[in-house]
Amino acid sequence: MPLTRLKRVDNLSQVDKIEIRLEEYLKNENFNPGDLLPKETDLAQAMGVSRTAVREAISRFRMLGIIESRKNRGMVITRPDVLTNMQRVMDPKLLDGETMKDIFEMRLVIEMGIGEILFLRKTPELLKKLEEIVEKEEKTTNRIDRLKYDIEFHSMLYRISGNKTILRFQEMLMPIFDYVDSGLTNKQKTMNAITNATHRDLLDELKHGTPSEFRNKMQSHLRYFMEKI
Amino acid sequence: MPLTRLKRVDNLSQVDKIEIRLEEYLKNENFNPGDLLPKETDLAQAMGVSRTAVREAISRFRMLGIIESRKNRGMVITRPDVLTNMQRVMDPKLLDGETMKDIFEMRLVIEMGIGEILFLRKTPELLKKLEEIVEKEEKTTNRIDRLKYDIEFHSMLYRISGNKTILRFQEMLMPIFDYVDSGLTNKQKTMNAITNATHRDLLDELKHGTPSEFRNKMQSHLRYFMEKI
DNA sequence: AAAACCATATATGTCGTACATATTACAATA
DNA sequence: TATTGTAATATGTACGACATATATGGTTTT
Repeated sequence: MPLTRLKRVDNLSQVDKIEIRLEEYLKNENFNPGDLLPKETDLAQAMGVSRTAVREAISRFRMLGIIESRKNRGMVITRPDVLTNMQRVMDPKLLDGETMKDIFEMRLVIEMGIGEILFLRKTPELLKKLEEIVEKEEKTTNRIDRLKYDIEFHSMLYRISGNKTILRFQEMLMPIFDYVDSGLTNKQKTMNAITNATHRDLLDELKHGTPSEFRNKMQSHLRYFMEKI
Repeated sequence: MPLTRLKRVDNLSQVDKIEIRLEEYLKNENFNPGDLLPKETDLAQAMGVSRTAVREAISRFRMLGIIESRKNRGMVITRPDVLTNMQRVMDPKLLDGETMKDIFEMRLVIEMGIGEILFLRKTPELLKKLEEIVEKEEKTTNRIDRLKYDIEFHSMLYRISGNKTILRFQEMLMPIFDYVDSGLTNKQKTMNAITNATHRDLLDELKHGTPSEFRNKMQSHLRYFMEKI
């Protein structure tokens, strides 16, 4: 008789079950942001569990940003922020190598793909700001400053895209990017900067070129990283 | 005297403060995945608070996937999954319009940018699988099936990329994509399919073309959405 | 009458204690 | 030696009590 046939008994804790029930409840009763929830004691009574356990389950929803609670007012459904929770675990020490590599790649992919939107959203003022960054970068010889302007340039691209979520996502990925990037020697980086497309090239394409040409320039700009992965 | 100078008194709850302390503690003591934490009662005593409050703070870390706890064994630091928490709030009903639009765009950006990696990672077997999907899609006339194969095609692209995080990210974004996509009429979609690059075109580029050409084809394939945003 | 003040009710926040339960380690037994 | 029983232990659940912030309505003050 095969032992593998034995189904596992549900290993869920009380709080886990309460969490599931609550989630069902919120879905089925069609709760929307702004709606008030029943008070803790009522929820506990309705589910036949202690208030302690209910509070722990609710605290999870609070953590996700789905529920907010204030004294006397009660608890309300809120709009969660999709990125805050992700941000909290975006720590090189906590993530494994493969995930870090994946995230690093993901940033490259976004850089490669954002061109189309930049051409849709670019304005003279935004391009001027971008140009100012390029000029400052070209003037400086300080290595630290160059790195600073490098980051500023790419951040400004995301800003031009007008997509707040992508901008925040990119900022969130910075520690990972730094971590992977720090594995490269300065010599390698300098080589890369010389042989490939510069920020100035990218700016010119964005000003007078086409999305297709911009994409190719970006590929050239990021070539070193692309080969590395 | 400017009233704005008055610093806000900390509006944090006890549990919030405990959470902050714990986070500091984990950082400073250099905890790594696999390490055991002191037991709840000791933590409570050390911070001079009740075990209840400590448990609630710890429950937040559990929610994030940073801590796992088992009876008698104690609590251990674990590797969090960067996407599960994001997934939990990826619900059209909970998010606001702008965020949904941002996420929709983000998916387009990733589709546009992923070409480079596809050329790095493509193999004959993977391309064969992709071709099978295209063939099935071309054969069917059923609208539902076409949609199914459409999704399969793009999913397979992400699979070819070999990047699990991007693959999961894309799958996670599906409900949002569906939601925005459902706002388009069938007529519009059909028009788009006729005038722009097909999956077959993309496959051919991936087989025999260059990354640059692939990117242009993808732009053509997604043109309708790009114009829409 | 309007504004400032006060008292009260209420729902969440915090705490202490007790007990339940799962898991580990070790001893007992065949 | 391998299995079974048993005690120790850390987390899980529960209940009851009080603290605290906030909304409400009534009272006083101007």
